[in-house]
Amino acid sequence: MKRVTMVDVAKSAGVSKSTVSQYLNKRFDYMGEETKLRIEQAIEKLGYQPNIVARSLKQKRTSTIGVIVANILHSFSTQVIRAIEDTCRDNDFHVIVCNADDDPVTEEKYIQMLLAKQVDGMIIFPTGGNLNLYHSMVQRNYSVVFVDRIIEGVNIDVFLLDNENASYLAVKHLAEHGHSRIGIVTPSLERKITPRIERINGFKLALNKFGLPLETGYIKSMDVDKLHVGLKEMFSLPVPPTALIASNDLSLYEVVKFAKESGIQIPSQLAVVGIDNVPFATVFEPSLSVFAQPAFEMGNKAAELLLKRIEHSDLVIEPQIHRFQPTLLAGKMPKNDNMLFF
Amino acid sequence: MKRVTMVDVAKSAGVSKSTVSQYLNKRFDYMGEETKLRIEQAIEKLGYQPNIVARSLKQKRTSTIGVIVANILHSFSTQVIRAIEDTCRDNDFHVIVCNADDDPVTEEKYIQMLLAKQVDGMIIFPTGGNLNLYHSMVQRNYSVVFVDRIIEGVNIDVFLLDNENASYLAVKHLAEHGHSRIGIVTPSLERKITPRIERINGFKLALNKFGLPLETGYIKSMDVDKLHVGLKEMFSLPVPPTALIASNDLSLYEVVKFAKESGIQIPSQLAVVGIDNVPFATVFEPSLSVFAQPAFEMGNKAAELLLKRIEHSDLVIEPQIHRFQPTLLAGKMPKNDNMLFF
DNA sequence: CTGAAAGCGCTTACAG
DNA sequence: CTGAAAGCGCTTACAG
Repeated sequence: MKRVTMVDVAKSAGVSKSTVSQYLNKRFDYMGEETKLRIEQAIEKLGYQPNIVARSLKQKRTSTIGVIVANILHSFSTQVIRAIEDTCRDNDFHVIVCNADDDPVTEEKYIQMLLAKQVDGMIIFPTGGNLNLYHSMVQRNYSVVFVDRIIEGVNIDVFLLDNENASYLAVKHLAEHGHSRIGIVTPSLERKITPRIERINGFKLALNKFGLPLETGYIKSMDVDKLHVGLKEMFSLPVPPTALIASNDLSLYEVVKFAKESGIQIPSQLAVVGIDNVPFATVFEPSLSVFAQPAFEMGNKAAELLLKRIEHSDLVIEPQIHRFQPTLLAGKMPKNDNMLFF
Repeated sequence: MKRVTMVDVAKSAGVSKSTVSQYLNKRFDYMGEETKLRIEQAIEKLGYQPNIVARSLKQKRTSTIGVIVANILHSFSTQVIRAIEDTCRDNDFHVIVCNADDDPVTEEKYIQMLLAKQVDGMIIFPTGGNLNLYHSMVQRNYSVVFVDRIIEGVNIDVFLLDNENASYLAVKHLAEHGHSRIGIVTPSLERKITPRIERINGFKLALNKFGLPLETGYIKSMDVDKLHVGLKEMFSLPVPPTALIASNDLSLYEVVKFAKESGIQIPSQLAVVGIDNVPFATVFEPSLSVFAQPAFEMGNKAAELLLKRIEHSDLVIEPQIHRFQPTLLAGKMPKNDNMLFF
């Protein structure tokens, strides 16, 4: 199966390949109607399809962007990818999706491969482990945009949740339902991942604002697969919390699993609020309240800005931090009466 | 920022670009140690990165595959993509992900774009609406593999669940828990989508096998956003079912939502079994039993076969239907005593 | 209004 | 052991 190329079309239409190229690029300014028709028919007859690889080589642009997510299995990532995909499609761009698995080495490998593939820009959920690479991209004026995580000292746009406010709203939600003993669980803070840090800070600030006590025993940050140990400790305390904030989907999962295994009823014995995108959360019992990230909006906006930077690489747009507000998806949660007992 | 090319490296190393190319492709057969070193240093010094677009044009292969899913928001799709991604990475292939949104027009557009981009092969969750295109790909001996759906008369490998058996196992599971009045809900069957058809057929066969009655009122197939109407009808019957099978994640969602809104307790008043991949399902109350598809295995196998077809396009491998068995993720489900009352 | 020519950055026989 | 040359399939000034 020999591929049909432009010369075949040119021959068949009795014109030069320059003219075919003009036709394909819709530079009709001076093209005769009859020429147009002949080319059109030749293309039709031969089933010609332009070779974008050749075009890309010549034009030095591929109309493709790369997306490197930390983990595609998070709903949030999936939704962001979906939104990016949609925006790119509307602009005739393609998307290469890569999974860094939160590993800097994998991330680096992917960035290098994407650069070698000459993608016109990238949207990255950065691991934070490749500072030199990030810097060199900035320096070369390469189009990049970050999502979800701020990397200190790297001058690149970031699209992320107003995490502190999400925590504030979560605490407020619980406080309004009569809870004063509120705990939080988050994945490990060791790697200084922005949303985790900001959510726990926001949590502390909010407790303070509401005049609620900060019990160190009510705060657990550790690798998700060890979270059940921390939860066990927390609920072995003489006075355990009556409410818990799960700082992302995986910790929420651990909380619900732990409660189920320990016979703790949600929400009657323990109120739970999650921060993250958890499909299904609101229809299940226990009704969970979830502050979701506006993933689609974030993805759209990130893609739009990236495409704008690509189109107008001359234009200087000072990178910013773009914050988004969470939305409450509330399950039903009864007022807490326990506090009457203490 | 001028990009560094092979000639720059060649000049800097004092060799010809052919030699640099040999070096990059690790054809060291006859290369002098000293030449090797000089090239290595030149690459290092200039920060040279090969341009894969140029290489692809020359080699007529891009080391990239396209994946077109029906809808990336299904967990099953996400998991399959993830598995494909992993397999491709191990083989230095890249993945372009596209969302057809179950729309044949979008699907066609994507297939054309991917072909124009010269991807070496595709993995498609086919809409079924582009028979001519599918056929032309087969005819051109282009490497394609389908997932999830069989398209009659198109000779392409398909990787999918043993859907009939999944239904059989679901019925069995319910029958063993004492249920005899079992219903099923599925998305619309209008478009003859394989898993839906097979799951409902399997359901009917299984009922028969277990000597259970087939109540037409217990079967609802309609667009997911109208399923609550069907459910209302079903539960207004004089004798409603005691158990329900949801044939995919979205219908499961509708069932749980409906039960919650109608005050029907799961699982005490209604046992529910889902067929599909629903993260979180088993830790929530109501405990749902779910027969999940081995998405990772399916994705891996599909990718492996596609890559094999790409590498050995001369080799004739007769396309097959590859079936996979579901896995039960069981929540707790009490024995049904209601049947004693009828 | 259309064509000849150069060139994008590689790879690959082939010659020496 | 290494280099000169042709070519992958396009686009784009430029000439006419």
